[in-house]
Amino acid sequence: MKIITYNVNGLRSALGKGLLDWVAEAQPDVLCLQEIKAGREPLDVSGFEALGYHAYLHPAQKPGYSGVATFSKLLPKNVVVGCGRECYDTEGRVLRLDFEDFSVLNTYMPSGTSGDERQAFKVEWLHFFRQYVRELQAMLPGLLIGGDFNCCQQDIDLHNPKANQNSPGFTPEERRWFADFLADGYVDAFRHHPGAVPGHYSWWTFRAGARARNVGWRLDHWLVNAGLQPRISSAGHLPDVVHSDHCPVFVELI
Amino acid sequence: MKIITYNVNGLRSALGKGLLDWVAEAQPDVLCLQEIKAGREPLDVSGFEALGYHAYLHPAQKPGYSGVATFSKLLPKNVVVGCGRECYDTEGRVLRLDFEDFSVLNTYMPSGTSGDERQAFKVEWLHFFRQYVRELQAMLPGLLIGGDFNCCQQDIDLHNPKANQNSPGFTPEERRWFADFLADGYVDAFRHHPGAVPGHYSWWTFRAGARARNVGWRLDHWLVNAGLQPRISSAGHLPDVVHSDHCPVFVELI
DNA sequence: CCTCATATG
DNA sequence: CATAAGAGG
Repeated sequence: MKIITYNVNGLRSALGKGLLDWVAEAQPDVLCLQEIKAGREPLDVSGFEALGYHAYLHPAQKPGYSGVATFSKLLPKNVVVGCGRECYDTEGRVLRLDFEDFSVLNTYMPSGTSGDERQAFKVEWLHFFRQYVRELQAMLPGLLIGGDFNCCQQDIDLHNPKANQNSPGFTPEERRWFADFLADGYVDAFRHHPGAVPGHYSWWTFRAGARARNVGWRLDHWLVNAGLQPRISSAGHLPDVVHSDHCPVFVELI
Repeated sequence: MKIITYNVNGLRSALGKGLLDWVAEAQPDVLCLQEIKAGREPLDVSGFEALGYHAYLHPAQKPGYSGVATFSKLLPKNVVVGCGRECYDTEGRVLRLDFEDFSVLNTYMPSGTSGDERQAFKVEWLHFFRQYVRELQAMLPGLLIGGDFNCCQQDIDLHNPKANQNSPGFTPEERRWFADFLADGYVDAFRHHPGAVPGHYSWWTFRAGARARNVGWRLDHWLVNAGLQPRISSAGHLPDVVHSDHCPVFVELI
């Protein structure tokens, strides 16, 4: 069972760059996309359906902004769109699919790079999300949380930790949040396997050839609740897949 | 003496498509551009200066909108930016260069295609402009008015006159205005020479391959005051020059 | 350095 | 069907 998260930086743009050809080849069982940037018209998901996927969308209210989508080969037994808090749900940030013995929570966490106000909004979200997941976890047999977290925890998670001590995504507050979140009973699938390998990132700025020089950040994650940990057979990045400034990040379950 | 008017639909875009190479080859003595669409930063005119032109700009206040520019090999003895009426001058629509024995008035007339309000604004402009030119004409030895008039007069001036009886640019009101303007003592240089030849247009919509099928309108003109008429040696369009949805329109004076 | 929406043509 | 600004990243 292969489950992939991918911030596509505009689904229409990614489709134009051959996203569906890659999906057909990669054959994920569940595919979680972020930043679909749906417009006023509903997105065309017929290409995914033709590949055998059920499609679930949670666009933002604002056209061209944010939004998540999950595509699944298996029919989920339940789908939950949004988290029930309006200030987040208008931005299309969470979408949950419940299967028989686990759930996949697709999430696009706010970015703080556009200023203090959005960084504050992001930190509020992080605390909300942690509490929200604590409540979910009590109700669900197993939980995989995948998406663009817009933050990371350790020096090894970004190319230049020294220069980014106070950058949004790597502030002490966010790093502590990440550790606390894991302490609630989650493993970071990539650090579980392959482990503490440096130079594995999931996002690179478009500027200055950062991706070619692998000057990146590991912002996209699979956090898997401890009970499911024995079922993780592999996890990794697909940095050669290029439809976006992010790359796909996968986890495989037995 | 070759004088050219050209709606470039964004000067930066046109420069990117090789406008300067064409200027270097065409060697106009005076070049009137419309829809320069200047941004917040001043436009870079060094390429024109390197070709020996004096540069005069009248951008709109709103970034990326409207605006005219005139480039001249001869140093004008006087330059007048705008027409003195604020509602037009904020939109960068007129720029006059006075030479020894004639003046070149570069003008970008409003478009009415975006709705009734702008069509009404355009008609007000047309009446203002006619009166404005009457006053100028009394003060100037000779006058060439060139630019994107966003209107035309006769059935021969557009590919589909029947279907456009009430389209902005060919309303009865605008056609009458054009006839009245000429009656004030101007010749339409293109109708003076080559004359009543059909299928010569200066603008084609970007849609549906209109230019390839020559489904166009003659919206760009040189109107020359009657006293200068004997000096017109030729006039014409350059439809093979493609940096814009318009083509350059020239007049040559002896 | 990208994508997207919007204004304007 | 284009250009360009602007928001957001």
